[in-house]
Amino acid sequence: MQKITLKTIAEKVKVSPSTVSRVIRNDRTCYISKSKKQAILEAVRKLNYAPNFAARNLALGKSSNVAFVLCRLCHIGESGPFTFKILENIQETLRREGYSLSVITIPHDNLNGFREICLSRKLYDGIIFGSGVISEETADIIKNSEIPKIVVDDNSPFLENIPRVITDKEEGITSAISYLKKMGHRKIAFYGHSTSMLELFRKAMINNELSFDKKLDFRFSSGNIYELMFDAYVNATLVLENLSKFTGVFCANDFVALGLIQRLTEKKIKVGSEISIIGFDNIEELLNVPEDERFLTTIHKPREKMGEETAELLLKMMKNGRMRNRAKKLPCRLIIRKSTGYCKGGDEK
Amino acid sequence: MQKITLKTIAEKVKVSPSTVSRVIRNDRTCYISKSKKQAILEAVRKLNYAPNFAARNLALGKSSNVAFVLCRLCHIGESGPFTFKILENIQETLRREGYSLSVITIPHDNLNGFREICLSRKLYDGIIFGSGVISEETADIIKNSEIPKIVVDDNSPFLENIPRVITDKEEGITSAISYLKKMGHRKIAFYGHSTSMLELFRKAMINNELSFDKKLDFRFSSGNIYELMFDAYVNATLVLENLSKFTGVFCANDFVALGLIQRLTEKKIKVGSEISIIGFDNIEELLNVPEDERFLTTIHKPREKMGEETAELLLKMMKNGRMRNRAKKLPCRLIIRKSTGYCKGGDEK
DNA sequence: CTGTTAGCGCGTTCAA
DNA sequence: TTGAACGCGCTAACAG
Repeated sequence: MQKITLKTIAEKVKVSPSTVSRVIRNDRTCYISKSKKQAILEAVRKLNYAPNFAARNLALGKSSNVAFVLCRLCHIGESGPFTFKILENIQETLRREGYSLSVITIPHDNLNGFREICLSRKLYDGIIFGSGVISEETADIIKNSEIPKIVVDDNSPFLENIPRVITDKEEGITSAISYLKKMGHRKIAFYGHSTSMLELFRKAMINNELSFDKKLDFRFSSGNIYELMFDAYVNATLVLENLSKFTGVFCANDFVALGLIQRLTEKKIKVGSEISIIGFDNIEELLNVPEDERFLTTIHKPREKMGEETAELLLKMMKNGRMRNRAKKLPCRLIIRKSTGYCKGGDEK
Repeated sequence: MQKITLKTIAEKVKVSPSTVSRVIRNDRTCYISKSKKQAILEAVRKLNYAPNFAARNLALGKSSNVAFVLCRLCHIGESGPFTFKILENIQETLRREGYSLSVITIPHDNLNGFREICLSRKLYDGIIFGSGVISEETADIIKNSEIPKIVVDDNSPFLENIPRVITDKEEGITSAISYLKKMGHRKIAFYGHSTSMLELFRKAMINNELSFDKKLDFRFSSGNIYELMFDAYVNATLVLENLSKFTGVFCANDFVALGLIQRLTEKKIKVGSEISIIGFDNIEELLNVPEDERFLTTIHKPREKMGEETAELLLKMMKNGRMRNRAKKLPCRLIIRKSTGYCKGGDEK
């Protein structure tokens, strides 16, 4: 089978390869006569021509390839649909600009390999770092590389000085607490497993001038995300035993909230009226629960937007060779559903 | 910053670029004098040289890129650590041969795009199809493409005639049932959500000349893998209410088994002595549970091996242009842990 | 054992 | 508005 190249098209239409190239690339700097342009596009379609990317990249001196780096591939599985929503949008945004995305891992037992493969070689035009625990040593390698890079949805201390796209969780949680306060709630408990979320909750309570009673915080340790909902269900006794002490519960994430709600419902406690529950992540949307069946009031993290922003910032950096923004913080959005309502036995405002 | 190319090295060592190329590629067809080889490798190291892949690919007429295709990226998240174990091994095997792997999705709203991007263009040298639901239309596109391709861990009816690497689940389950039978169990229930697993269980019972009592099968519908363990815990009443009817339970997968065990343990039923439970997937290993803490007797699916085999078969096909094996079926392995034991009140053998 | 040479297919001058 | 010519960096065939 004969290879279809620019030359093939050129010969067929009786123009030069460069003219064909200009048409293919939609080159704005020089105008091509309508008739030739039509003929070329026609031939391209007919012969099913597609450019050779290796040749194009060689000529342009780039790889048209971007790396998405994680510590372990499994990590992406553990964070479930979260990371994927971001990844999908990064991929799509890059694709539109002719870049492909490779998901790779940091080989913890071979940091030199990582250095060579990802950073010094021209295998990738840019690198995106996903969330995950990275060592200080790895971070040093990353920082010292010349390649355009960006961090998404992560707050590793070691990657501090690299441009990043993150969300304003504190503001999101503060608005959630503010909403509960407006609904008459004063005593709000934290239920979950994450110390970082607990800290954000504490700040949000302070931001709302509500007292943060440590006695209302429940924690448990969970090995992985798969067991989270389950753990929340099992540990719900912690909530049940203290029901008189609060009217609202802020859960570290939606899985935790769903597990808790299940247990409360079994105990005939009406979530939404007798007690208000807020989660974090808008997991019902990610899990494709039909819109009218979604129940949980939650804080939506703009993952699509994060993906797009990340890709766009990186594209700019790859074009200009300089970083634009130190950190782009995207707002979270409170989504009010049926798991919250007016506080019946609560304090007045 | 000056670009380091073959030529740079060649000039520095005072040899020709092709000699350098031969050393870099470790070309077995021609021997290079020790002294020159040493000098070249030394210079490569010092100047931190790395080959330009675009140039290499252009010269070789290939992309050195393989696609791993899924319907949606989220799918990989939903199947959790399962697919990743395979993916990691595919990636590693391909990497050793100089190929990189791109994880891509089938854009369900743009099949022509899929056709063009993945199949007719030379963007990928080969394609690996992961598990997931694909339409007949998509399958047709795939079948009609010239590109070397392989299916892994999937049994879509539409991709029937494409080479594949799968596991022999039936044989695995049969050996599990056989083991239970040897331990004195005669009445074994199926607990789970998957009709395909139920069918395999049925066959395995028949293979072991055990009667398959439909009354012992429990099912529930689950939206996604995250809720599976939880669902299994909640639905365990189905098992509890019928305890007298069986001595062993085969669970559709390990998450289901773990949820069930949790509930049984709460009810003071001793798993392993009073009742035997077998799962499927060896999830405790995937979740990095320490070896001595693993409890569940399960059927191990050789994911590492599947990844390697898949990559190796594809590499062969890319080299020879022909498919070698229609279907490679890898054996599963029964792993006996503490959740199973002798049947105390069971029939004699 | 090693160097010379001729492409791989495309983008981009520079002329016309 | 278009074409000719060169080069991107590498591999492979051929010649020594």
